[in-house]
Amino acid sequence: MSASKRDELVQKALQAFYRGGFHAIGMDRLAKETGVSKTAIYKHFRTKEELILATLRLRDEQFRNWLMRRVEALAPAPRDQLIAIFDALAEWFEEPEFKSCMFIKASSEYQDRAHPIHATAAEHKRLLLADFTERAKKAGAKEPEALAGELLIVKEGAIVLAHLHDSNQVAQMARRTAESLINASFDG
Amino acid sequence: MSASKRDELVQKALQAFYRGGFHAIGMDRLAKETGVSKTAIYKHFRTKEELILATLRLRDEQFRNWLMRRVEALAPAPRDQLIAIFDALAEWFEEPEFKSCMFIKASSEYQDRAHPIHATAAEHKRLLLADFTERAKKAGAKEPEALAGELLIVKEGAIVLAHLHDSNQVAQMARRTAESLINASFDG
DNA sequence: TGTAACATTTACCGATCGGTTAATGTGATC
DNA sequence: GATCACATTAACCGATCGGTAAATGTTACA
Repeated sequence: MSASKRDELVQKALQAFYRGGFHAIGMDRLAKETGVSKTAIYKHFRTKEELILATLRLRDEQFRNWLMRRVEALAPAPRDQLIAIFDALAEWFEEPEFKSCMFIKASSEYQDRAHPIHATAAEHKRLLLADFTERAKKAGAKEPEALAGELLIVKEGAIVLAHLHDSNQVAQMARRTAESLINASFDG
Repeated sequence: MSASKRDELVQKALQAFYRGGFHAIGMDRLAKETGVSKTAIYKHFRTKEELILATLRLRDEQFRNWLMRRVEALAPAPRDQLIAIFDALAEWFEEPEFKSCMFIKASSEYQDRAHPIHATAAEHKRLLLADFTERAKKAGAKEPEALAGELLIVKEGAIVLAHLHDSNQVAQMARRTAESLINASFDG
């Protein structure tokens, strides 16, 4: 199997897991949906868990890349970028395929902190927090670490609620919440 | 099976699903963990889905009851109660059994909005929002609906992150975020 | 054209899935 | 003590679980 074919497999597995859930999607169905036979899959991934970890690594890279690029395209100034995070989020919520966050779902299904899948989800959030912190510092926030933590909480809450309630309304509410927190972090 | 025995079954099933996940816990294992035979379970619940729904109804009632009582015990004044939500949350996070929110997990595993389990999770969050809104009104917030929506976002985000990162730190951060939002909603 | 290397398919493994059937207790009523 | 209603157990159903072995292409080079 070529490297590109392998990437394609991981990408398709990612979509299948995202849509269906990790436990709910079996390897037989995965083989059917990806068009790669089960034996061929197991040539490259020793277990289902390893395949899941590969999809999570891909998703982490894709999502953080997308968010950073989108944020920077929406606003040049660091302080505005902090708000633009929530404009990008709103765009994501409106995609028809949106079904919450892959890592929240992963941590829901693999709850043990010692489990590699759970740990990968935790790491994804840590990397987002680091990115937010960096931007808050550049923007000159009074307490950049604290502001970044607050914004991450708002982001995660918005994702959860966008998946359950009216996503448009939630996106607006999250943006307004972020604005309020950012303002508070610069004033006074 | 007596009514109390049935309640006990649902309570034990709730714990099993909460700890293990809905797809991951099979009916055989459920029978073993609850001490009620599979046949006896199916005498009272036509499908696994119905049993899950029963556990969610119980959890909804238990959680909202606990939160309201705890919040009222922690603070007499409505405005202080809005902050006390996050003190209660911090207590919850420190329980050794804490493993995120049952309804976030339910919506992670049952993603279709039309699915009864997903709908039940959405309803739980709606009821929480209604309670927050009521308190915000009593407290005299400028825009009670908006403030309640913001606080709910913070609550959900805090739960997700408390499950992934240091729960104590997240609880502190969430409380501080809530304070900032509440202050902003009364000032100006 | 023969053959070695690799990828893919088919069939299968024991275990478990959600759910059911038939047999076995068990307790109250007559 | 016989009988009837009910609760429980054990055994079983076809389907699917994660994972593997053996057979069957397919391709590249000699």
